[in-house]
Amino acid sequence: MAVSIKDVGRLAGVSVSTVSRAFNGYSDINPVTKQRILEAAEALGYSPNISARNLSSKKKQNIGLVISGFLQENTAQARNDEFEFWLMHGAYRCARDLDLDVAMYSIDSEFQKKKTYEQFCAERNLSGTLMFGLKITDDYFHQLHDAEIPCVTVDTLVRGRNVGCVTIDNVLAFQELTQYLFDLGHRELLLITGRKTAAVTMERMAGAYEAYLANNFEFRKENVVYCDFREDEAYRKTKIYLQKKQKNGATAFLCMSDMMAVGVLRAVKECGYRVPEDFSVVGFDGILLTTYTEPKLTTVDQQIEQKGYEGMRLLSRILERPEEARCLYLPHVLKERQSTGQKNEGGG
Amino acid sequence: MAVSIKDVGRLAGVSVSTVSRAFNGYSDINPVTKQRILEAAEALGYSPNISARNLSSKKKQNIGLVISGFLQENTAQARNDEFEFWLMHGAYRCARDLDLDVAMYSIDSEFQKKKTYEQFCAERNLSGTLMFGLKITDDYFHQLHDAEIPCVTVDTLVRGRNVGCVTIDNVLAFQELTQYLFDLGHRELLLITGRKTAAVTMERMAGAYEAYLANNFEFRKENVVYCDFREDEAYRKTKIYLQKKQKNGATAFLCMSDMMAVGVLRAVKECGYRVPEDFSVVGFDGILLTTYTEPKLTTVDQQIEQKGYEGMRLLSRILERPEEARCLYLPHVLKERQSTGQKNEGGG
DNA sequence: TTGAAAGCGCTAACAC
DNA sequence: GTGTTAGCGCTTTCAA
Repeated sequence: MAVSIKDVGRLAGVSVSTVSRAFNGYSDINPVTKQRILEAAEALGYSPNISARNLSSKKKQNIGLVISGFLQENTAQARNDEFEFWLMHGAYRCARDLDLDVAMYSIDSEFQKKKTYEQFCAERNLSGTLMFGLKITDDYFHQLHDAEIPCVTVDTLVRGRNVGCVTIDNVLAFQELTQYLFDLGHRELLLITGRKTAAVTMERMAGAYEAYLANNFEFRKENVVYCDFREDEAYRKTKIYLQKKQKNGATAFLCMSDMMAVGVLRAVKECGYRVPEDFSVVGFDGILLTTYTEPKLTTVDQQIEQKGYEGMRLLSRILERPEEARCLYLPHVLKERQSTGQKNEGGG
Repeated sequence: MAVSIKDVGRLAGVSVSTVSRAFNGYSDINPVTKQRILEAAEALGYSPNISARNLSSKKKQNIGLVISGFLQENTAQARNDEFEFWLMHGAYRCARDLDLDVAMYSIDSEFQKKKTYEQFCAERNLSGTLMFGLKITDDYFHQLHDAEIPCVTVDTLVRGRNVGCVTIDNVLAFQELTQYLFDLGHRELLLITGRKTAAVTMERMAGAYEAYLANNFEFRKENVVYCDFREDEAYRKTKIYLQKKQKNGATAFLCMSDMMAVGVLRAVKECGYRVPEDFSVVGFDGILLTTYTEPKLTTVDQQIEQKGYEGMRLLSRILERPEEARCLYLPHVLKERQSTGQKNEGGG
């Protein structure tokens, strides 16, 4: 049993309540007594028991940074790890600026079946959460709707009294990206999608569709390749596509993530084609890796770190005043680099 | 005030202790009663108060994943982010396999001056920690020595009753890497180091030195460039070096991190030289990025994810039996790729 | 300015 | 099998 408030009181010759006062910044205490208590505590190596404190007065604000699906795929090639990393980074940076105590937890879909969102929070004494990677098929997606404990979701739109969201306008961003390829003269695009259960996948799909509509081009189903945000899958499917169609199919690859664009790049090169001379490739996210590929990838920069930061900031506001709950649409930036070019006449 | 054990007891028509029994998997309880209690709890939306539980019986094991210096540099180019990411990944994966509850915290050197290690743990109810990124100049580095709460450090060797370490044999690994360059015929190497306060920097330096010694080559101080693990700094200093020495200096760049090797690669290319024809470049870590550079980087793979996993596993063993505290040296693998080649006769 | 005492919600003896 | 009760360490009235 560690040293408690009682021990400190005994050594300082005061009662427990006086010790408590000394430790909680109350003014109605003799500075001399306070000093004596602090010294006694120091000597004993005392530090307050957080459980006891929480039990008798639930003041402390604990914030949970909850990542859903962190361990989903465990091979390096498979993941868009940078994305999650910078989200965390932004969130922790904001927490430091605002002096909030945040703890990160990894949960998966299976875990969500065992514990409800509120139970999860209660057990960890969380007063609010910032949630990444929540899928629309996840249990918490539905539970959040009428949860008491505030939550801010990143990239998953959830309605709810105490829920806020930060995201970008995926529809608009993807429409712009598609239009960018059209403007370069490309008419047949191969759309490489993310996981179907991801909300962003559907939104970006809608954006592409709108661009087709606005240009009176035909959106053909056979030009959609369903993937999973993964590099290797995009690589594999692109290779199959190229071996079959060669230069008689799409002239540009429109990817819903940078990692997939990297996979496409790899496939195109391995098939003996050049980017952007033979094919254009665009990604989405704006991860660092896109500046190290050859050629450098054209992409939409989501400013991921900022997203994490703003998510945490929004949460802290909601924690203070629940009516602050809202959806924040952050800006995105098209980064035009070297993987895109005017459609080659020789191309299909 | 949320619903408590009392409310459940009242609704189920039993006493609080019976409810407690029902929730803690005791056998001496009537299955029928138990069922009734569980239903009452369900109806009331009850979930146990973790603080109260911790207060009356300190069973729950909470593990902290503590990252020191997570927010140190906040520009994307600057960081070796992948390294931290995969360490986290491995740690959380192990936690899932072992059914441990882990929470990640970000602390920096400044924070360590405000709270001692034991205070930090006490306030968060941590029974053990896995610590990344601890510098030898950090306060916790010293406090760990005689801390009561077990800790496993990654890549920082700390002696202490309740402290374990996981790392690789940095001296040996770097000696091998240096020898590999010697074997290719390189005689003059430029050593690009990490941050001086990082323990690994000194260890790898020693490894390089041993290789020089074993070959009876002269280790010259002017062939050491002190950097900070950062891509941009390595890039900058390499560029300066090349502009001055051109091909009359080192023929190979020996980097203490992959990110720096990537920066060197960029500098070499920008100066109009080819890798590996004009210069060889090697990195260290084995991050994913090294397989996407052109040419692919030769490096020492630390198997970072595994390191995180083993760190967590060691911690869980120490938590059960403190005498398990030890230092684990994990294997490393030299990945020979395309950024290294036989020393060109034309080279300096 | 300080102390006494009543809880906060739960667990774990100990009775029955 | 179940109830009674004494804490766990702390905060917070209420008195003094």
